[in-house]
Amino acid sequence: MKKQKNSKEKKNNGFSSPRGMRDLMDEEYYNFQGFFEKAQEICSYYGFKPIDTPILEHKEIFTSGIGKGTDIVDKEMYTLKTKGGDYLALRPEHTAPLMRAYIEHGMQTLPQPVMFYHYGPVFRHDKPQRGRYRQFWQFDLDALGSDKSIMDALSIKVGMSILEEAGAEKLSIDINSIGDKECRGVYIKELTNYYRKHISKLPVIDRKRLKINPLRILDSKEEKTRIINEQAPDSVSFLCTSCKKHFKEVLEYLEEMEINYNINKNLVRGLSYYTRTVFEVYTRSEEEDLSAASLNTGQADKAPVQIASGGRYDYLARQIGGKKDVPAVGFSIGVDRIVESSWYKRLSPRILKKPKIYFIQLGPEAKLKSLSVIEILRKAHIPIAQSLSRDSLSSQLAIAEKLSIPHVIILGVKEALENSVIVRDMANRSQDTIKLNKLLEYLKELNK
RNA sequence: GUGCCCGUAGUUUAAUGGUAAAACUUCGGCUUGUGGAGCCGAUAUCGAGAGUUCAAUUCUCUCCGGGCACCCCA
Repeated sequence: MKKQKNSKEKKNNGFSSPRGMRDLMDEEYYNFQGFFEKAQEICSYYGFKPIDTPILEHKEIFTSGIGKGTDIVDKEMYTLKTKGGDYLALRPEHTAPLMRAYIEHGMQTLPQPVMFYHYGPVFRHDKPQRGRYRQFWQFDLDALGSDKSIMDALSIKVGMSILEEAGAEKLSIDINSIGDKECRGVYIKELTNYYRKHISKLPVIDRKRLKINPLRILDSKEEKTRIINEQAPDSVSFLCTSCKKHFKEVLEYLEEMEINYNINKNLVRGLSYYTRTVFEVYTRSEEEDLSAASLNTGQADKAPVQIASGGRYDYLARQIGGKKDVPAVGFSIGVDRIVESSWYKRLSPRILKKPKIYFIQLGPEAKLKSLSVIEILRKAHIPIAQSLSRDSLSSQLAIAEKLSIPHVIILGVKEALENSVIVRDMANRSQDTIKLNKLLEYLKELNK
């Protein structure tokens, strides 16, 4: 262990980002930022409020919240010991920290439900692939403090709207209900019994799962298990009266909102805090699938990409140490997978303004004054582009041309001395000399 | 975590058992008060380390990183 660590440091000289973690910049950064702005706008409209929690939490928040027996906790969590001796973990998801914040700040006393949106990097020590990173971004929206089915529906609706606004096509949502403490226990017992009967045919992995988390056997990819699963008892038929009603209502809301869903009886989710409603959202892009398929195996479609998921987690509060249960439901979106998709709309952040003026300076006297002239334009909210490091007029004009900016301002030595600038129309190559104190007025006219 | 493929300038690619070629980009120089210009020049410890060899970027191994399929998930 120690040996490896040393050789690692030596070998890459520390000159690369850690595996599965990358630098976001320029276009890609804006793609993320644009998405977050749009998602926030939609959430705000529906009454969700912002919250930002620490990237590190006490480890127990996750071990007891998400639960042992889940891959996230058992294999994928980044943990560390502080100098004070506490065990912290980089958050592998947003839900448990959000619930911790709710309890810590006594939000039970606020009008319920309390609705939050929450986004930022999360960390899982998984083997990286495209669309799967060790540091990735999730956008979550959650309604805490209500067990009403309309909150499930609202969360799903808002989440789906965000995905649609981002350009997602062919969305499909798989949904299921795994019951509450009344019926879930009965169901798990029944399911366990069923698997015990067939234990001789179960693969080793699934025998292990039977001990730790039998629900997970349901979405096993093992061929043998799949066959056994066909006859397995399904959670929906074990739902108690209130859970049945709740699930039925959720589905009614979805129908009313014309959200296509597919009831997937094997859908149980990898996190053990879920109760009642669970769902996963998939999308596929046929172009990507076709090209990738023909290049590699020549086989048909790749698996559809899961871009969002969530569900209800009515008992999470108590699992992480709350005194009372807090019924809650949430929807979480994998932002990296959206931003990388061919269908992504490349939502542009609001701070990015398309420049209508290109600023050119010529000669040392002009360069000296250029920053103050630009500051005048900035304060007047006129977006410009410039390349102050350039000296030659033609190269600056060339850049303006390249960026297809309609007008340029030229500040030469002569103009600098006379407190004026030249405004040139790139389309017809006409230009006017304008006094600096008249400049804003002149530009205003131009934009009419 | 398992299996397979991959790794040459910032990018895309080339060649080779004798320390690497080109295009584009970038930067610098010359020229240049008016439209993507031109010319000159610079930039690679061939992902890292070890081994085989007189000699390795080229062969072998390990590691690092990327991709694909599992696992799992967003």
